[in-house]
Amino acid sequence: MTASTTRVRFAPSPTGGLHLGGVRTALFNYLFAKKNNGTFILRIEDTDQGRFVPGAEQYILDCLEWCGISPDEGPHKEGAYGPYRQSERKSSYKKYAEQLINQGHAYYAFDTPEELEKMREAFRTESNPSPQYDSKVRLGMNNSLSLSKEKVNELLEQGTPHVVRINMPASTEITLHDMIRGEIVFNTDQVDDKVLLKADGMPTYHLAVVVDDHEMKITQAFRGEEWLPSAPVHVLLWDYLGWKNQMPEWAHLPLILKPDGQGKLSKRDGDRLGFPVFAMDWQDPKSNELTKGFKEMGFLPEAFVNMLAMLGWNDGTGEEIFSLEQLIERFSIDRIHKGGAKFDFEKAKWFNQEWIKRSETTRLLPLVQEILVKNNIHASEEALTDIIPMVKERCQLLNDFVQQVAYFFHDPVEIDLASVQPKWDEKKHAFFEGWKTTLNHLEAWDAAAIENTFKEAAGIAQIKPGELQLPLRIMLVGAKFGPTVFDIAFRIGKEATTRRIGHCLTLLAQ
RNA sequence: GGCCCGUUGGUCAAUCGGUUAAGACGCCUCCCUUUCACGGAGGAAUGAGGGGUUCGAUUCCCCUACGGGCUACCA
Repeated sequence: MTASTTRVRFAPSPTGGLHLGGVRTALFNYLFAKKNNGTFILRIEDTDQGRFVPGAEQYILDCLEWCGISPDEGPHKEGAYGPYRQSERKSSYKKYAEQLINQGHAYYAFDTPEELEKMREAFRTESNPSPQYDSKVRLGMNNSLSLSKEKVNELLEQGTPHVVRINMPASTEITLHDMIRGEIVFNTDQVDDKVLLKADGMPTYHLAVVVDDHEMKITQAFRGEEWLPSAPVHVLLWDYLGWKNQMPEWAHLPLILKPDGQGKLSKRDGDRLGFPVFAMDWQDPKSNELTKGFKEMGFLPEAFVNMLAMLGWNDGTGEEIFSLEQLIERFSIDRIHKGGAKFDFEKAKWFNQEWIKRSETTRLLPLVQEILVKNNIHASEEALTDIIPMVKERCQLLNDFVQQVAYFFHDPVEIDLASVQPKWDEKKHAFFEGWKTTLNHLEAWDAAAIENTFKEAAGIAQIKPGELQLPLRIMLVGAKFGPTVFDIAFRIGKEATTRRIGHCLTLLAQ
C-alpha cells in the first residue's frame, strides 16, 4: 500500500470546553483521513493571549481520545511538521507577513483602537452600520500606504504599536470551490483589510491558517460554515504567498443549531435545556464552574460519535447505527449536508440506548462498575456479568444502571407501598406469610422453582398469580420496574428475598 | 444595512425530472408483559410562496419570504 499524502487537521482554540460542533469537525477530519489512509493532525490555535485557558489543550486531547479519534500528529505526538501550537510558530508568520508587505499585498497600520472607533463612527450610517477598514478609507488612516516612507520608518523605529493588514484589492471577484457547496463567488469590496499580524506579534487566524496549512502540507481543510465569509481572504493569501497550486480543498461544514429557537448551539442552551454541549466535563480554571459533558452524563463514546456523524451526514441507506470503523468505510464528503441541523437530545439518547443494548457485557462492565462505585454500590464482576444483560435494555444512559442495579445489592429504601395498599387484604397478607415460609424450606433455589412454588401457593390461596406479582415486585425492588421478579429473587438469594418480603409485610400491617 | 450560505413532517432526513414523497426520533393506538423496558403491528404528521423551463417538477432556473453565518488587533 502506497502511503497516502492526505493530510487534514483539526485546529481548535484552547479557550474552554470542547463543543459538539468541534467534535464533529474533528470527527469528519478523522473519518476522511482514515478513509484515505491519510494523517489526522491536531493544531492548537492559541494566538489569542486574552482567551487562552490553561488546561484546555490537554482537555481537548482527552476528549478526542475518549471519542476514539486521537490525532496522528499534534503537540502530544510531534511529527515532521511541528511545532503544533501556533504560539510556537511566531517567527514563521512574521516572515511571511514581511514578504507580503514587500510585495505590496500587506501594509503596516498604526491606528489606535480609539482611532479605529472614530473612523467607524464617522462612516457609520443607517445603511452602513458597520464600516470597514478597506480601500475606501485606508488612505485616510495611519498606515504605510498613507504615510511617507520616512514617517513609517520613524514610527517603526520608535517601536510604535502597529499591526499588519492585508491590502485587499478593489472590486475583484474571488472564486472559491467548496467540496460541499460548489463554486462560491465573492467580491473583494465586501471584505475589509483584515489584520494579519496583531500588535503583540501574534498572527490572526487568517494568516496563521494559511501559513500553517501550507507548512503542514494540509490537503483538505474542514471547518465550520462560519468561516465562509472570510474564505476569500485565505484564498488571496494562498495566491499572494505563491502557493495557490498547493491550496487545500475546502469543505465548510454546516452548523449545529439550537433545538428550539434559532442560531448556533451554545453552552448556554445546554444549561438552559438540561443537556450537555461539551464532550466531557469541563471545569473552568478561573470560575471553577463545572459544565457537564456527554461522557459524564452517561454516554458511550461509540454512541456519541455515531450520533454526531449522523448530524449533517448520512450514507443514504437509511441505516443509522454505525461503529467508527463502519463510518470510516462509508464516509463521503458529497453526502455531507449543506443546511444546519437542530440538535435533538432525545435522539442522542436513543443512539446511546441502542449502543448500550448492542454492547457486550464485557464492554459495559467496567463502565457500569465505575458508576456504581461512585454511588456506593460495590458489585463484583461475577454478579454484574449476570445482571447487566438483564437490565441493559432499560438504560438510556450509563447512569441509569444505578437505579436498575441497586436493588440487587441493597434492600430498597424507598418502597412504593401506595401501589399495593389499595388492593391489599388479609388474604394476600396470609399468602405472603405462607409463601415466605415455603421459600425458607425451598431446596433448589432457582428462578423456575421459585416461580412454581409461587403459582402453587397462589392456586391454593385462590388468588390469581398476576395479582400477587406486583406486590412481590414492590417488596423486592421497591418500585415498578426491572426484569422478571423471579429472576430477581433468584439473583438476590433466599435470605434477601424472605427478608424483604417480611419487611414489607410489617410495613403493610401498620 | 451589506455580503455569503441555507430551506422536504415537531426533529434528523431519503429522493440526484416520472415514487401511493422512504426511514429514524418523538407522539398516539393496539399486541406481548398483570412492573418497567425490549420487541411486534398500526396511526397522525412533510415539499415556504410565486413565477418560469419541461409532456411532466420536491428535484433545474429566477424572484419573494423565512432561517442562519459573517461584518473585531476572537477564533
